[in-house]
Amino acid sequence: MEVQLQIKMNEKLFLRNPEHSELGKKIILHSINLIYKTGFESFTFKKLAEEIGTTEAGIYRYFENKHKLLVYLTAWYWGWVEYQINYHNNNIKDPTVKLKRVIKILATTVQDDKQTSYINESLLHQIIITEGSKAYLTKQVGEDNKQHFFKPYKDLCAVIGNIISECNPKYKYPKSLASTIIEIAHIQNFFMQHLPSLTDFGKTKEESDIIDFLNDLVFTSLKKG
Amino acid sequence: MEVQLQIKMNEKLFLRNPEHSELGKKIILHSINLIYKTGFESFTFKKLAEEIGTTEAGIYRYFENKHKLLVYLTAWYWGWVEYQINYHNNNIKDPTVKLKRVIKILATTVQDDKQTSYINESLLHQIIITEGSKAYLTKQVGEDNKQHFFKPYKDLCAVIGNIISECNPKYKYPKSLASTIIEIAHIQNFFMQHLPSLTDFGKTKEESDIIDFLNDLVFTSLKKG
DNA sequence: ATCCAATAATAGTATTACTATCTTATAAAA
DNA sequence: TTTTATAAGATAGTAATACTATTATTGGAT
Repeated sequence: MEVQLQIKMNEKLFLRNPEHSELGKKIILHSINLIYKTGFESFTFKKLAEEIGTTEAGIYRYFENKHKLLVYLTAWYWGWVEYQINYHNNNIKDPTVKLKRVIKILATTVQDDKQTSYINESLLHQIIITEGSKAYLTKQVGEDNKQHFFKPYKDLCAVIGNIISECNPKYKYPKSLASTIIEIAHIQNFFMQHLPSLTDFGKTKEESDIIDFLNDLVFTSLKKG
Repeated sequence: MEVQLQIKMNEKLFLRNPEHSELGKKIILHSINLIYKTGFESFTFKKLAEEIGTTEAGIYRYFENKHKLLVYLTAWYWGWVEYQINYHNNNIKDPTVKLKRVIKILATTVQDDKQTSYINESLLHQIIITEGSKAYLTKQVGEDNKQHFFKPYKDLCAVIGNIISECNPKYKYPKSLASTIIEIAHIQNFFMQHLPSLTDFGKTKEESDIIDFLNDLVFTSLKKG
């Protein structure tokens, strides 16, 4: 049986739903490849159009601008991560086990998921590490937030915050700790790759070290006392 | 007695030293104002030139492009923060007290420092919260790093890492914890201001809450056990 | 056969991110 | 005092970016 996984996307992120056409899917597929290759700053719709073999105007029929496309990709990614977490924590009762799995999922470079044909999760994960925060570190963050562009991120954060509260109902900062885990999983990964002296993982460059660090950080904080 | 504080800057960050001329100082002063007002994405040298009352070409004689200018501002900022930390921790012996002060300095919006006439530290602090990570979240991070553009950030991280190791010599992740404190102090501040549901400080919006959170996170992790 | 939506083809504009050149003001060196 | 170097101002120009608009073509549903 082949199952296709669909993440429900905010309609305001696009002008035309890229999931509903071949060109749309190509835009998603190739934008991930191209942003991965060139970085978000030098990524343009013109280059993307050339890569796909369509025209600039063709892309603009789907996305207003490259910022919206980045927000779309990050929203999709966080929705997908939340799905992964719910899937892997299904039927697990012990909140500590759940939180450990969350940390592992957040800090691990994923395999390409065959359930989503036109999205390479492995590349997308790398993009989110480097470019993800640029989706909200803008002057428009307030307006974008009003349009619920960051809902998937917030939902994920709420899910993790709830698991934290299950681990220790008296812990005072479940939401801040949740967003801290998410951000630090990515930042430490970026530092490990590019500025290793900012981490303790410069020699090994192993994701498992980041997981160990986060587990230590989180579970000593949550020890009831 | 009036003392002027000078942060020694990497010469490769500029074409002409902005500290050595009136126009140069104006470029720094007004770039902070303008980036604060419009955000880094819509900040251009043309707008900056208009604000100052000079020409675009005039700015280009000092900085190759706006990325270098941003790296310059962040490098200056981290150098200044390290100076603040050394100044406030002078003669303190207890590493726990030192680390508490570090956290406070990192998480507190500073007053404009009169020792630096043409830099508004308060605005600069806000800029670094929103734009600071864009200095290294680029494709060129490797080359920029080779030219030592991030040395002030790394030095600061090393200083904090050493204090952490003084607090608990057996703690396994002093550098990662140091970079985590630095990043989270800013990220939680940004979230508190713009995406409060990602934090536990949405109601109060007090920096002191971020300090409490960081103290809790750091000192439970460093408890010897 | 016709209608409609998606796409392709083409053109055009304002702004951005520069580079180049020439002139003027000024201040130190000869 | 004259020369000369340096910073800054004035002006122009270019390639790329970030769009918008219009018209034509195609392929599938009714």
